[in-house]
Amino acid sequence: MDWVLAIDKIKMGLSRKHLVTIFGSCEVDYVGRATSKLSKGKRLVLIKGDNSISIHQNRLVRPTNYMMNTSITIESTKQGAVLTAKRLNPREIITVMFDKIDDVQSYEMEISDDLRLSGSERDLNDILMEDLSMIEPGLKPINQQEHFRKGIADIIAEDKHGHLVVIELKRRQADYASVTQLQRYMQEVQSIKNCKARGILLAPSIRKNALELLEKNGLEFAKIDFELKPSSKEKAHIKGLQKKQQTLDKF
Amino acid sequence: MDWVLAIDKIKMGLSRKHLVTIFGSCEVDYVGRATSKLSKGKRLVLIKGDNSISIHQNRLVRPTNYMMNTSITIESTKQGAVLTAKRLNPREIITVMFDKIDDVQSYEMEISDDLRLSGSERDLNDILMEDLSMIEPGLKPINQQEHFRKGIADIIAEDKHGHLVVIELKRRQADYASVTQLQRYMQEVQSIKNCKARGILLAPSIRKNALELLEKNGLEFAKIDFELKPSSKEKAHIKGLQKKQQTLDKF
DNA sequence: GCTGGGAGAGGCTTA
DNA sequence: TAAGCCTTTCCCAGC
Repeated sequence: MDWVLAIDKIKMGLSRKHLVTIFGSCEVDYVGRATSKLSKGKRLVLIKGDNSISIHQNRLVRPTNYMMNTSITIESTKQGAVLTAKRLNPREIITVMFDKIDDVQSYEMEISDDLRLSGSERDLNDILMEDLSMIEPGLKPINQQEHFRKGIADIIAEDKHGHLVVIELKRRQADYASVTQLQRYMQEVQSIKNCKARGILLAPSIRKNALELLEKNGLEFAKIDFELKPSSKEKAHIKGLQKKQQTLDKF
Repeated sequence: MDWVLAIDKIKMGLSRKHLVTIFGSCEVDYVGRATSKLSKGKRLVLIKGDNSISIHQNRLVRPTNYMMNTSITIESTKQGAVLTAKRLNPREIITVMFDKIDDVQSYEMEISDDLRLSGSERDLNDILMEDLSMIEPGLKPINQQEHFRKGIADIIAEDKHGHLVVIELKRRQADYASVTQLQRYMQEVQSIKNCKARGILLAPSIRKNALELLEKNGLEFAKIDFELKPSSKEKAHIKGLQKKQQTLDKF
């Protein structure tokens, strides 16, 4: 592809906030929060209307290099063309040195967020808030996303004996970090409210070692099964709950 | 663009393991680890030679939907064309319903990975293993990446008094998780070797609350400064180290 | 608007 | 295959 034509088309796309794709042979340097160097090869460069850029090889979802909120320039050089994406704070720079540009496309698109309706952790949280009795009869929600000094507890509830229950919800397999997270909230709740509290980790599964740690700390695990509805108008549906440990009536 | 032509071009690209881009108007459904639905809009679909797919809007580096290791099919329908990407384990499916395809490109590219990143934690770890005296005079490395039942300690060393030192290295700001990670290793080391040990968290900075927790547990923080070399042939260079807390000669 | 704390999600690596 | 963990993150609250 002709250099002048290619560069013109890119500049035009940038100024119009189009989504621009550039396919060609290039080297890529990155200096910033880390550094990287990509030797010469064929790549796809994607530039979006919000001035984000990503450089793709022919494998993996994630780009090899990327940057948000950049200011992008492109100019011709002796060898071909060089595209530069810079930002300050943190200071970083991507340099793409093209020795050949095979193709440039410029697509007009809205720069708006796609509306995405989903069955995320937030959804599950909302559903659970409406009815905690699935976890355990008599369990009543008190607060959701309660901010403590050391983090945000997913759900605070009260059991039938009037004891505080801290619930940490995970959409995927719970691990060490999940357990220690819950522990931190427990400590803070207990010191603030000055009373003992129960802690429940709610997740589809838990790693064996994490479960050991959990139980050693007197916390409980409850398995949550939910099915996802293809139609996003409905929220996810929670299929069932199963306590690994029976409720400890130890108060 | 003509439907037959578009679909043919896509199928051809897929069979040849090209990087394929499709620009058009579509709805997107995703069911799997979460669910989501995108209403009709213009999008760019990226399919790579390793059967990964991502769907992009005109902002943000991250795609709105994506999947790895998929099996992809495309076929014409009454309304236009539908592209399906499926995988098992975890079972998930993306359905892209096109009502218009504006453009299809198919680029031949190697399916190789050639990014060299410098300044990774692995790099720093290697450099430190060669000389721990920067952290503290007389500190001698014993082992690197030592596997315990509950995790992998970055560096095990011995101080001038012959006491075991567990070092956890972070290339970015240390947080709660970093501290609890170190704590776990400490507990295990001490129970295995049946002796008291010191623990040092080594990072460019640490969050205030995390530092509190660290100190409350009798662990130490040391600040590490490193500079990144633009050329990835060289490793990152460690500029300096500074103990926040003086060495506790408490043994 | 910027900043900093907190939490999530993909992908690599080793057992 | 599973567990552990790292990362050029992202969001949200607070200033």
